[in-house]
Amino acid sequence: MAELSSRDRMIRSAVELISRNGVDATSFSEVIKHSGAPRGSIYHHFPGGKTELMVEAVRAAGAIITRRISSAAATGSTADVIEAVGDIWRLNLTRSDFAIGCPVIAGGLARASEPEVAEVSAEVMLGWQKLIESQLETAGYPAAQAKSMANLTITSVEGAVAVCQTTRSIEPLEQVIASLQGLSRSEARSN
Amino acid sequence: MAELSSRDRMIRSAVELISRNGVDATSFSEVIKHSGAPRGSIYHHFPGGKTELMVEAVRAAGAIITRRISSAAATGSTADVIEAVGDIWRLNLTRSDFAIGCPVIAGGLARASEPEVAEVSAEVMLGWQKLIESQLETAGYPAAQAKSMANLTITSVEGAVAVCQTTRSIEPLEQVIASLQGLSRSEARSN
DNA sequence: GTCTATACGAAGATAGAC
DNA sequence: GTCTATCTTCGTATAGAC
Repeated sequence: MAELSSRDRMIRSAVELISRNGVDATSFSEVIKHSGAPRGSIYHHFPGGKTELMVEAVRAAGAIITRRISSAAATGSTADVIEAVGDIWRLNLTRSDFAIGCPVIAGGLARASEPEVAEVSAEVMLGWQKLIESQLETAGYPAAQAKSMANLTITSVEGAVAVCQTTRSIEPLEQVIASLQGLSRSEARSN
Repeated sequence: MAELSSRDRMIRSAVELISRNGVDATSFSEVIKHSGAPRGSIYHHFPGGKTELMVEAVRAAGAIITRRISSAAATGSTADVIEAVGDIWRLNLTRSDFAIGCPVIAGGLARASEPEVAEVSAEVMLGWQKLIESQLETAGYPAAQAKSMANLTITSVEGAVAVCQTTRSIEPLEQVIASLQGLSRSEARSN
């Protein structure tokens, strides 16, 4: 197991802090403290300043989730994809006492102060949409239904994560996963 | 039409700024500038400081939305409730070039820095859940389905608003509204 | 109710030594 | 690659005059 570079440790910490507190509320000082990286090398590693660090963090976080969805889509059924996204957020929420949310949405909501970060979030999300859409089409959904179901999956799960954080309950997510599972079964039957 | 008091103008501006930039990124100075309210009276009107202003803003914003849902639920069908929440966010998103999101979710996501505000957001959301649940039960849904469908409505719409802001497209919301409408029709048939 | 002045801390960013 | 020092701006909050 190779040691992570200072740069990578900073990105990793930024991902966690963004997931917890959002982009605007994540400062260099906190990233330094959390990562244990040296103060003096911030602008050496990230000449673009905070924006560059945040962009890298959202890109890295998005890639991890994309990979999870992708491997579930490759080997499994629609139910496996839904279960995979459910697992990601169930774990993050319960392990963090509902403090950790989706860093990609956090990036998207920071458009006013960090438009470049929001743009990365948009790209990542469109990637998720296409990925799930393809899986559904492979599973036999007509194009229009695949699009609609992929959209409902992404929006309801993202919304559920935020509602879980707000109400400090895992129920909204569990119910959404159950609804999506049920829906995927009945839509599969009707085609 | 009575003039709004300084206090009310500050709350009204805070609602808009929270909806655009989130709780953490909304400062007193911006609220003052936006509302035109006098600088010197902030702590006269809000002895509890920023926290008190934010609490009042989320409470006020939540009440407005609750009223809209409530009147749609009282006079109409399930389809009307879904259409009502769709109308609220379609208008806010398109009129603001996707800058305005849900202030109640914004409050909920600020739990780390403003726990009292998040608590108000949680109460407001539980109110929405109960409200929509009751409407669905009145429309003939069994309790479990009503709960599940109300949850899917809230989470998917909240998620759609955030995804629309991120991708700068109204499509995610339109698709969600269409999905929910379709779902309410088919579930109504199956009961 | 509203004003000014002020205290204090934290933020992002840059310069220059090592 | 990493350090310290410093600049500037902005945030919340308080005190005391009017």
